[in-house]
Amino acid sequence: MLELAILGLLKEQPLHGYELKKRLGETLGFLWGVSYGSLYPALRRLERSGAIEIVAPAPALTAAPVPTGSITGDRAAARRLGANRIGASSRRTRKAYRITAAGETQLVELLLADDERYDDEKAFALKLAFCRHAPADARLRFLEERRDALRAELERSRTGRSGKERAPRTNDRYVASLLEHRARSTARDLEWVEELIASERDSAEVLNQEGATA
Amino acid sequence: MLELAILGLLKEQPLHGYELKKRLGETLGFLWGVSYGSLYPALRRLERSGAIEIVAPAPALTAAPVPTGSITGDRAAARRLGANRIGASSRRTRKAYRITAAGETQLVELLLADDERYDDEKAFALKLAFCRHAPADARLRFLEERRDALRAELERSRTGRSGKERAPRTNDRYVASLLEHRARSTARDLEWVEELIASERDSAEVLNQEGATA
DNA sequence: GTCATCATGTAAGCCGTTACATGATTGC
DNA sequence: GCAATCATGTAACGGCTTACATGATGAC
Repeated sequence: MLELAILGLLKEQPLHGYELKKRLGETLGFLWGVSYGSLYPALRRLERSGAIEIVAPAPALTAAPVPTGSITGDRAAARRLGANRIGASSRRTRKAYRITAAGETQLVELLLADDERYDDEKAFALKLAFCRHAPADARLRFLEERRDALRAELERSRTGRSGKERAPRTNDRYVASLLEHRARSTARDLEWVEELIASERDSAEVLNQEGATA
Repeated sequence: MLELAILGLLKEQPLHGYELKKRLGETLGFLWGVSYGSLYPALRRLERSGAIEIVAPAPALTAAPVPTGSITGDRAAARRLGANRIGASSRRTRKAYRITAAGETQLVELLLADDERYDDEKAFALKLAFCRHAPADARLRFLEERRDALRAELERSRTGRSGKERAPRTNDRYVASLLEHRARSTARDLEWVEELIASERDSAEVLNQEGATA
């Protein structure tokens, strides 16, 4: 999940770890709070696996004092880069990362993978926040899978648990209220996802028409 | 959280690990799926801390072939107990646990503790499922705390993030939809909790009147 | 006597956390 | 020169998971 978030943010623009954490905090803050202790190791893992790569610190400045195609260098390299102060950009110890082609492939895979082992709802929210980076058909499938999962869950909440057991066999009013509230929530989540799917299909149609007339 | 669930179930009746896992699965299955790998160590921890204790396997049978006040014995003891087949109850290797007075105290503490480090919503659901075991005033405070947290969250979702930043600064329609849906969900959660609080106050009133007339 | 189920446990691993350590840059 | 912030990292731990190992009991 962390890797998905990282790749999603890097898809938009190269960033270094510190900045990445800030963005994660401000745009996904309502469902995410990454710490350096997991962020930096994750960045290293992604770099080793080839999903991201280090770039020269100042991506916007086209002054390009040193083109620096691929720095595989470690900290020492970064320091050296800082030592000769040619570029207008400051901050020399930081390492900016850029997503690679392999990384973009992995991003789409992560969007479609159903993890288990991770909270369903959070995972969906996180993926949704980055699904614009996936091709339209993958996005549609992603939404439909969520819809199906919600339908199944709703069905389960109606018939009692897991097919075999009838009714949760509790007479506690708190549990009863909780169950009821959850069922309503699930129903609303389902409606929402169905709306997302509908508007997704509308967009697809528009694109198809454009393609046909072109 | 696991410990809360264990104590909550044991508050109703003594159970052994295997059965405990089944109950956890069938009554809390919609938000919980404990594995043996965490359950048994948790039971041992709780036993060592004195929150629960081992009891003779057959609690309902009053035949009482061996009164067995406090078995602190380990597996060997359990086996010996099985070796002399006096009792009508089968299944001799299993260890049934019962909650102690200290454990009941801890249960209430866990219901009121706000953990951080754990998903808010799940934690609340889990606590709600067992809050009937807490005294009425603690229960009310617990609900009010949740209400306040939801109010704060709703406020945050209206004014943009964390006070300082204005608006999540994203123009993506998926993120926008997500934000909107979450805000609606939070509002509904809040209404729900407020209803729970109201009905809690009603119950309290009834009790007070009964007390007054008595 | 063997198979399904009941029952308890250990080991390794995952995915994150907090706390700690270190250093560069900037503003004053 | 000193503090605040920017920036990167490591170590230890937490709480859970899966996979594995073991064995008793009951049904057939």
